Amino acid sequence: MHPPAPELLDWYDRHRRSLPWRGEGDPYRIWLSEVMLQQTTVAAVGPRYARFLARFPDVEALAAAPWEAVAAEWAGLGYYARARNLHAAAQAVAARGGFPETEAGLRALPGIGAYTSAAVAAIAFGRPTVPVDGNVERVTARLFDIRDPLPAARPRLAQLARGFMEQPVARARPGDFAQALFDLGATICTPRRPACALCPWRGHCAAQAAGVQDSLPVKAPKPVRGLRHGMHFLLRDGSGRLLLRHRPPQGLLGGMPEIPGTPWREGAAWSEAEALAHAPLAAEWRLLPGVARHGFTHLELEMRLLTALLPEGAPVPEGFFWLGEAEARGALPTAMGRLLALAAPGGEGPVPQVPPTPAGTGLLAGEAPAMAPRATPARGRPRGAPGSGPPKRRTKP
DNA sequence: AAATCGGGGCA
DNA sequence: TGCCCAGATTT
Repeated sequence: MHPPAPELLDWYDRHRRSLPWRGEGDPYRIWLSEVMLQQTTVAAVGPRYARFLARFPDVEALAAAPWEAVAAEWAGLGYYARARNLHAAAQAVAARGGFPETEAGLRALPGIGAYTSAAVAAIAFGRPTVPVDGNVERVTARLFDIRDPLPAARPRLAQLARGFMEQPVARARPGDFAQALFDLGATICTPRRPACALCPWRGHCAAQAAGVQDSLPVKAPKPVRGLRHGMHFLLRDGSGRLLLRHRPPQGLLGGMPEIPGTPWREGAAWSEAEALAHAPLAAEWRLLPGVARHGFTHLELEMRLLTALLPEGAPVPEGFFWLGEAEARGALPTAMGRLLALAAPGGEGPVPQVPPTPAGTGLLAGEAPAMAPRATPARGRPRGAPGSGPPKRRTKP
Protein backbone atom coordinates (compact mmCIF):
# COMPACT_ATOMS: atom_id res chain seq x y z
CA MET A 1 0.00 0.00 0.00
CA HIS A 2 1.42 3.37 -0.99
CA PRO A 3 1.58 6.12 1.62
CA PRO A 4 -0.77 9.07 1.07
CA ALA A 5 0.38 11.72 -1.40
CA PRO A 6 -1.22 14.68 0.42
CA GLU A 7 1.03 14.23 3.43
CA LEU A 8 4.12 14.47 1.25
CA LEU A 9 2.82 17.40 -0.79
CA ASP A 10 1.84 19.32 2.34
CA TRP A 11 5.32 18.76 3.70
CA TYR A 12 6.80 19.90 0.38
CA ASP A 13 4.74 23.07 0.39
CA ARG A 14 6.21 23.95 3.77
CA HIS A 15 9.78 22.68 3.48
CA ARG A 16 10.84 22.56 -0.12
CA ARG A 17 14.32 23.65 -1.02
CA SER A 18 14.72 26.90 -2.89
CA LEU A 19 16.75 25.98 -5.97
CA PRO A 20 17.77 28.07 -8.99
CA TRP A 21 15.91 25.86 -11.49
CA ARG A 22 12.63 25.98 -9.61
CA GLY A 23 11.20 28.89 -11.52
CA GLU A 24 8.61 29.57 -14.16
CA GLY A 25 8.79 26.19 -15.84
CA ASP A 26 10.83 27.05 -18.90
CA PRO A 27 11.47 23.62 -20.47
CA TYR A 28 14.97 24.64 -21.52
CA ARG A 29 15.96 25.53 -17.99
CA ILE A 30 14.40 22.44 -16.52
CA TRP A 31 16.04 20.19 -19.09
CA LEU A 32 19.41 21.84 -18.53
CA SER A 33 19.14 21.40 -14.77
CA GLU A 34 18.18 17.75 -15.10
CA VAL A 35 21.11 16.97 -17.37
CA MET A 36 23.53 18.91 -15.21
CA LEU A 37 22.25 17.10 -12.13
CA GLN A 38 22.81 13.64 -13.58
CA GLN A 39 25.13 11.96 -11.07
CA THR A 40 26.09 15.41 -9.84
CA THR A 41 25.19 16.97 -6.52
CA VAL A 42 23.02 20.04 -6.13
CA ALA A 43 25.93 21.78 -4.41
CA ALA A 44 28.22 21.20 -7.38
CA VAL A 45 25.64 22.26 -9.96
CA GLY A 46 24.51 25.46 -8.24
CA PRO A 47 27.12 27.94 -9.45
CA ARG A 48 27.62 26.22 -12.79
CA TYR A 49 23.96 26.36 -13.69
CA ALA A 50 23.72 30.14 -13.52
CA ARG A 51 26.97 30.52 -15.41
CA PHE A 52 25.81 28.21 -18.19
CA LEU A 53 22.50 30.04 -18.53
CA ALA A 54 24.24 33.39 -18.69
CA ARG A 55 26.30 32.16 -21.59
CA PHE A 56 23.56 30.15 -23.34
CA PRO A 57 20.28 31.81 -22.35
CA ASP A 58 18.02 29.69 -24.54
CA VAL A 59 18.03 26.55 -26.62
CA GLU A 60 18.67 28.47 -29.82
CA ALA A 61 21.79 30.07 -28.39
CA LEU A 62 23.07 26.69 -27.26
CA ALA A 63 22.30 25.12 -30.62
CA ALA A 64 24.18 27.85 -32.46
CA ALA A 65 27.25 27.73 -30.25
CA PRO A 66 30.45 25.99 -31.40
CA TRP A 67 31.37 22.81 -29.57
CA GLU A 68 34.49 24.38 -28.10
CA ALA A 69 32.39 26.96 -26.27
CA VAL A 70 30.08 24.31 -24.84
CA ALA A 71 33.02 22.14 -23.80
CA ALA A 72 34.75 25.03 -22.05
CA GLU A 73 31.55 25.88 -20.20
CA TRP A 74 31.15 22.25 -19.10
CA ALA A 75 34.79 21.76 -18.13
CA GLY A 76 35.13 20.39 -14.61
CA LEU A 77 31.59 19.05 -14.45
CA GLY A 78 32.52 15.57 -15.64
CA TYR A 79 30.70 13.01 -17.76
CA TYR A 80 31.44 14.97 -20.90
CA ALA A 81 29.12 12.86 -23.03
CA ARG A 82 26.43 14.90 -21.31
CA ALA A 83 27.80 18.07 -22.90
CA ARG A 84 28.05 16.47 -26.31
CA ASN A 85 24.51 15.12 -26.08
CA LEU A 86 23.22 18.40 -24.68
CA HIS A 87 24.62 20.23 -27.66
CA ALA A 88 23.19 17.73 -30.13
CA ALA A 89 19.80 17.74 -28.44
CA ALA A 90 19.69 21.54 -28.49
CA GLN A 91 20.24 21.48 -32.23
CA ALA A 92 17.47 18.92 -32.66
CA VAL A 93 15.07 20.94 -30.51
CA ALA A 94 15.90 24.19 -32.28
CA ALA A 95 15.38 22.51 -35.65
CA ARG A 96 11.95 21.18 -34.74
CA GLY A 97 10.92 24.47 -33.16
CA GLY A 98 10.61 23.47 -29.52
CA PHE A 99 10.78 20.67 -27.00
CA PRO A 100 8.66 17.54 -27.37
CA GLU A 101 6.05 17.62 -24.62
CA THR A 102 5.64 13.91 -24.00
CA GLU A 103 7.83 11.48 -22.14
CA ALA A 104 8.36 9.37 -25.26
CA GLY A 105 9.18 12.38 -27.39
CA LEU A 106 11.72 13.65 -24.90
CA ARG A 107 13.19 10.18 -24.51
CA ALA A 108 14.20 10.23 -28.18
CA LEU A 109 16.57 13.17 -27.68
CA PRO A 110 20.26 12.40 -27.13
CA GLY A 111 21.28 12.30 -23.49
CA ILE A 112 17.71 11.92 -22.26
CA GLY A 113 16.97 8.52 -20.77
CA ALA A 114 14.21 7.06 -18.65
CA TYR A 115 14.83 9.36 -15.72
CA THR A 116 15.31 12.68 -17.49
CA SER A 117 12.40 12.21 -19.89
CA ALA A 118 10.09 11.55 -16.96
CA ALA A 119 11.47 14.44 -14.95
CA VAL A 120 11.09 17.00 -17.73
CA ALA A 121 7.68 15.62 -18.71
CA ALA A 122 6.43 15.89 -15.14
CA ILE A 123 8.06 19.19 -14.11
CA ALA A 124 7.89 21.18 -17.34
CA PHE A 125 4.76 19.71 -18.92
CA GLY A 126 2.72 18.35 -16.02
CA ARG A 127 2.61 14.78 -17.31
CA PRO A 128 1.61 12.24 -14.65
CA THR A 129 4.81 10.24 -14.37
CA VAL A 130 7.39 9.51 -11.66
CA PRO A 131 11.05 10.08 -12.49
CA VAL A 132 13.10 7.49 -10.62
CA ASP A 133 16.50 8.76 -9.51
CA GLY A 134 18.72 7.68 -6.67
CA ASN A 135 16.56 9.54 -4.15
CA VAL A 136 13.37 7.89 -5.31
CA GLU A 137 15.00 4.48 -5.31
CA ARG A 138 16.17 4.93 -1.75
CA VAL A 139 12.83 6.29 -0.50
CA THR A 140 10.94 3.51 -2.24
CA ALA A 141 13.26 0.77 -1.05
CA ARG A 142 12.70 1.94 2.52
CA LEU A 143 8.97 2.53 2.30
CA PHE A 144 8.43 -0.99 1.01
CA ASP A 145 11.41 -2.62 2.75
CA ILE A 146 12.90 -3.92 -0.47
CA ARG A 147 16.07 -5.79 0.41
CA ASP A 148 17.11 -6.95 -3.05
CA PRO A 149 20.43 -5.31 -3.91
CA LEU A 150 20.81 -2.57 -6.50
CA PRO A 151 21.12 -2.39 -9.41
CA ALA A 152 19.17 -5.62 -9.89
CA ALA A 153 16.25 -4.28 -7.86
CA ARG A 154 15.90 -1.22 -10.09
CA PRO A 155 12.95 -2.36 -12.21
CA ARG A 156 11.01 -3.44 -9.16
CA LEU A 157 11.64 -0.12 -7.40
CA ALA A 158 10.66 1.81 -10.52
CA GLN A 159 7.38 -0.05 -10.76
CA LEU A 160 6.61 0.61 -7.11
CA ALA A 161 7.47 4.29 -7.56
CA ARG A 162 5.15 4.60 -10.55
CA GLY A 163 2.37 3.37 -8.29
CA PHE A 164 2.27 6.79 -6.65
CA MET A 165 0.59 8.16 -9.75
CA GLU A 166 -2.48 6.08 -9.01
CA GLN A 167 -3.38 8.67 -6.41
CA PRO A 168 -5.36 11.55 -7.93
CA VAL A 169 -3.72 14.07 -5.62
CA ALA A 170 -0.32 13.09 -6.98
CA ARG A 171 -1.58 13.12 -10.58
CA ALA A 172 -2.79 16.66 -10.05
CA ARG A 173 0.71 17.89 -9.23
CA PRO A 174 3.19 15.53 -10.87
CA GLY A 175 6.06 18.01 -11.01
CA ASP A 176 5.72 18.96 -7.39
CA PHE A 177 5.28 15.35 -6.38
CA ALA A 178 8.49 14.35 -8.13
CA GLN A 179 10.44 17.16 -6.56
CA ALA A 180 8.89 16.39 -3.20
CA LEU A 181 10.34 12.88 -3.48
CA PHE A 182 13.73 14.39 -4.37
CA ASP A 183 13.64 16.73 -1.39
CA LEU A 184 12.52 13.99 0.93
CA GLY A 185 15.46 11.85 -0.16
CA ALA A 186 17.92 14.72 0.01
CA THR A 187 16.96 16.16 3.39
CA ILE A 188 15.10 13.50 5.41
CA CYS A 189 15.45 10.06 3.89
CA THR A 190 19.21 10.46 3.48
CA PRO A 191 21.63 7.64 2.64
CA ARG A 192 23.04 7.59 6.16
CA ARG A 193 21.19 8.24 9.39
CA PRO A 194 17.82 9.25 7.94
CA ALA A 195 15.85 11.70 10.04
CA CYS A 196 12.80 9.49 10.39
CA ALA A 197 11.40 11.57 13.25
CA LEU A 198 10.89 14.44 10.81
CA CYS A 199 9.51 12.37 7.95
CA PRO A 200 6.03 13.25 6.71
CA TRP A 201 5.55 9.56 5.97
CA ARG A 202 6.68 8.22 9.35
CA GLY A 203 4.32 5.48 10.29
CA HIS A 204 4.04 4.42 6.65
CA CYS A 205 7.60 3.12 6.27
CA ALA A 206 8.15 -0.64 6.33
CA ALA A 207 11.91 -0.32 6.76
CA GLN A 208 11.56 1.91 9.78
CA ALA A 209 8.99 -0.43 11.27
CA ALA A 210 11.50 -3.23 10.90
CA GLY A 211 14.37 -1.04 12.11
CA VAL A 212 16.43 -1.57 8.96
CA GLN A 213 16.15 1.89 7.40
CA ASP A 214 19.86 2.58 7.87
CA SER A 215 20.92 -0.39 5.76
CA LEU A 216 18.64 0.18 2.77
CA PRO A 217 18.94 0.15 -0.12
CA VAL A 218 21.40 -2.72 -0.35
CA LYS A 219 23.99 -2.16 -3.06
CA ALA A 220 26.13 -4.61 -4.93
CA PRO A 221 29.84 -4.33 -4.15
CA LYS A 222 31.88 -2.22 -6.52
CA PRO A 223 34.78 -3.60 -8.53
CA VAL A 224 38.26 -2.42 -7.62
CA ARG A 225 39.63 0.34 -9.78
CA GLY A 226 42.77 -0.39 -11.74
CA LEU A 227 45.76 1.94 -11.73
CA ARG A 228 47.13 3.47 -14.94
CA HIS A 229 50.09 5.66 -15.70
CA GLY A 230 50.63 8.47 -18.17
CA MET A 231 53.42 10.87 -19.10
CA HIS A 232 52.44 14.23 -20.57
CA PHE A 233 54.18 16.98 -22.48
CA LEU A 234 53.70 20.62 -21.57
CA LEU A 235 55.08 22.80 -24.35
CA ARG A 236 55.10 26.61 -24.08
CA ASP A 237 55.73 29.02 -26.90
CA GLY A 238 57.54 32.35 -26.65
CA SER A 239 54.48 34.10 -25.26
CA GLY A 240 53.75 31.45 -22.65
CA ARG A 241 50.85 29.79 -24.42
CA LEU A 242 50.38 26.04 -24.05
CA LEU A 243 50.24 23.41 -26.77
CA LEU A 244 47.04 21.38 -26.48
CA ARG A 245 45.04 18.97 -28.57
CA HIS A 246 41.54 17.59 -28.53
CA ARG A 247 40.84 14.09 -27.30
CA PRO A 248 38.94 11.73 -29.58
CA PRO A 249 35.21 12.45 -29.53
CA GLN A 250 34.32 9.16 -27.86
CA GLY A 251 35.70 7.63 -24.71
CA LEU A 252 37.29 9.04 -21.59
CA LEU A 253 37.18 12.87 -21.53
CA GLY A 254 35.88 12.59 -25.09
CA GLY A 255 36.08 15.78 -27.11
CA MET A 256 37.82 17.72 -24.36
CA PRO A 257 41.13 19.54 -24.70
CA GLU A 258 44.14 17.88 -23.12
CA ILE A 259 47.83 18.22 -22.55
CA PRO A 260 49.34 15.79 -25.07
CA GLY A 261 50.84 12.64 -23.64
CA THR A 262 51.37 8.93 -23.80
CA PRO A 263 48.48 6.52 -23.64
CA TRP A 264 47.35 5.69 -20.10
CA ARG A 265 48.59 2.18 -19.62
CA GLU A 266 48.29 -0.42 -16.93
CA GLY A 267 51.41 -1.78 -15.34
CA ALA A 268 54.61 0.15 -14.94
CA ALA A 269 54.95 3.91 -15.00
CA TRP A 270 56.53 5.40 -18.11
CA SER A 271 60.23 6.07 -18.08
CA GLU A 272 61.26 9.37 -19.61
CA ALA A 273 63.09 7.71 -22.48
CA GLU A 274 60.16 5.47 -23.22
CA ALA A 275 57.67 8.31 -23.17
CA LEU A 276 59.65 10.55 -25.50
CA ALA A 277 58.50 8.53 -28.47
CA HIS A 278 55.07 10.09 -27.87
CA ALA A 279 56.31 13.69 -27.68
CA PRO A 280 54.57 16.16 -29.99
CA LEU A 281 57.95 17.38 -31.20
CA ALA A 282 61.65 17.26 -30.48
CA ALA A 283 62.68 19.56 -27.67
CA GLU A 284 64.63 19.66 -24.47
CA TRP A 285 62.08 17.97 -22.30
CA ARG A 286 62.58 18.17 -18.55
CA LEU A 287 60.84 15.91 -16.08
CA LEU A 288 59.16 17.81 -13.28
CA PRO A 289 58.97 16.41 -9.76
CA GLY A 290 55.61 15.30 -8.48
CA VAL A 291 52.82 13.03 -9.60
CA ALA A 292 49.32 14.16 -10.43
CA ARG A 293 46.74 11.66 -9.23
CA HIS A 294 43.18 11.58 -10.40
CA GLY A 295 40.41 9.08 -9.80
CA PHE A 296 37.83 8.29 -12.45
CA THR A 297 34.80 6.11 -11.97
CA HIS A 298 36.47 2.90 -13.01
CA LEU A 299 40.19 3.64 -12.96
CA GLU A 300 42.81 5.59 -11.11
CA LEU A 301 45.41 7.63 -12.91
CA GLU A 302 48.94 8.77 -12.08
CA MET A 303 50.46 11.27 -14.45
CA ARG A 304 53.85 12.95 -14.61
CA LEU A 305 54.85 15.96 -16.64
CA LEU A 306 57.68 16.82 -18.99
CA THR A 307 58.06 20.47 -19.98
CA ALA A 308 59.90 22.30 -22.72
CA LEU A 309 59.94 25.59 -24.60
CA LEU A 310 59.11 25.59 -28.28
CA PRO A 311 62.48 25.38 -30.04
CA GLU A 312 63.35 28.39 -32.15
CA GLY A 313 61.83 28.08 -35.58
CA ALA A 314 60.25 24.73 -34.90
CA PRO A 315 57.10 24.08 -36.91
CA VAL A 316 53.91 23.68 -34.93
CA PRO A 317 52.90 20.06 -35.21
CA GLU A 318 49.68 19.13 -36.93
CA GLY A 319 46.51 18.54 -34.95
CA PHE A 320 47.43 20.74 -32.01
CA PHE A 321 46.44 24.24 -30.99
CA TRP A 322 47.77 26.97 -28.70
CA LEU A 323 45.90 28.35 -25.73
CA GLY A 324 46.88 30.93 -23.12
CA GLU A 325 47.53 29.46 -19.71
CA ALA A 326 44.69 31.25 -17.93
CA GLU A 327 42.23 30.23 -20.63
CA ALA A 328 43.54 26.67 -20.56
CA ARG A 329 42.94 26.42 -16.82
CA GLY A 330 39.30 27.17 -17.44
CA ALA A 331 38.86 24.94 -20.45
CA LEU A 332 40.69 21.78 -19.35
CA PRO A 333 38.97 18.95 -17.51
CA THR A 334 39.96 18.60 -13.87
CA ALA A 335 42.41 15.74 -14.44
CA MET A 336 44.37 17.94 -16.85
CA GLY A 337 44.20 20.93 -14.55
CA ARG A 338 45.77 18.82 -11.83
CA LEU A 339 48.56 17.94 -14.22
CA LEU A 340 49.04 21.57 -15.14
CA ALA A 341 49.37 22.40 -11.45
CA LEU A 342 52.58 20.36 -11.35
CA ALA A 343 54.20 23.01 -13.52
CA ALA A 344 53.11 25.92 -11.35
CA PRO A 345 52.94 24.84 -7.73
CA GLY A 346 52.45 28.46 -6.67
CA GLY A 347 49.57 28.80 -9.08
CA GLU A 348 51.14 31.36 -11.39
CA GLY A 349 54.21 32.08 -13.36
CA PRO A 350 56.12 29.99 -15.85
CA VAL A 351 58.27 27.06 -14.89
CA PRO A 352 61.33 28.03 -12.92
CA GLN A 353 64.00 28.05 -15.52
CA VAL A 354 67.00 25.87 -15.03
CA PRO A 355 69.88 26.26 -17.45
CA PRO A 356 69.35 23.58 -20.06
CA THR A 357 71.85 20.80 -19.95
CA PRO A 358 72.97 19.62 -23.33
CA ALA A 359 71.57 16.25 -22.47
CA GLY A 360 68.42 16.97 -24.43
CA THR A 361 67.62 14.13 -26.72
CA GLY A 362 66.93 14.54 -30.35
CA LEU A 363 63.48 13.28 -31.05
CA LEU A 364 61.21 12.42 -33.84
CA ALA A 365 58.89 15.25 -34.55
CA GLY A 366 55.55 15.34 -36.11
CA GLU A 367 54.30 11.85 -35.66
CA ALA A 368 50.61 12.28 -35.38
CA PRO A 369 49.75 10.93 -31.98
CA ALA A 370 46.24 9.70 -32.34
CA MET A 371 46.03 8.60 -28.80
CA ALA A 372 43.07 6.94 -27.36
CA PRO A 373 43.15 5.39 -23.93
CA ARG A 374 43.06 1.73 -24.69
CA ALA A 375 39.63 0.34 -24.16
CA THR A 376 40.10 -1.88 -21.21
CA PRO A 377 42.23 -4.91 -21.67
CA ALA A 378 42.21 -7.48 -18.93
CA ARG A 379 41.81 -6.17 -15.45
CA GLY A 380 42.15 -7.66 -12.05
CA ARG A 381 45.78 -6.84 -11.92
CA PRO A 382 47.10 -6.68 -8.37
CA ARG A 383 46.86 -3.14 -7.16
CA GLY A 384 49.76 -0.89 -6.50
CA ALA A 385 52.47 -2.70 -8.36
CA PRO A 386 55.71 -1.31 -7.02
CA GLY A 387 56.39 1.04 -9.87
CA SER A 388 59.84 1.69 -11.12
CA GLY A 389 58.79 5.02 -9.86
CA PRO A 390 60.51 8.22 -9.01
CA PRO A 391 59.70 9.96 -5.76
CA LYS A 392 56.04 9.69 -4.90
CA ARG A 393 55.29 13.27 -4.16
CA ARG A 394 51.75 13.90 -5.10
CA THR A 395 49.74 17.00 -5.63
CA LYS A 396 47.13 17.95 -3.20
CA PRO A 397 43.65 17.60 -4.62
C1' DA B 1 23.67 -7.75 -17.38
C1' DA B 2 27.89 -5.48 -17.34
C1' DA B 3 31.11 -1.68 -18.62
C1' DT B 4 32.03 2.83 -19.50
C1' DC B 5 31.94 7.51 -18.33
C1' DG B 6 34.02 12.69 -13.81
C1' DG B 7 34.44 14.96 -10.23
C1' DG B 8 32.85 17.48 -6.09
C1' DG B 9 31.08 17.16 -1.25
C1' DC B 10 31.06 15.12 2.92
C1' DA B 11 31.22 12.06 6.83
C1' DT C 1 39.87 7.60 2.28
C1' DG C 2 35.08 5.64 0.56
C1' DC C 3 30.44 6.66 -0.65
C1' DC C 4 27.00 9.24 -2.91
C1' DC C 5 25.06 12.03 -6.35
C1' DA C 6 17.80 14.72 -10.02
C1' DG C 7 21.97 8.56 -15.09
C1' DA C 8 22.83 7.54 -20.19
C1' DT C 9 24.84 4.78 -23.53
C1' DT C 10 27.31 1.05 -25.35
C1' DT C 11 28.66 -3.70 -25.41
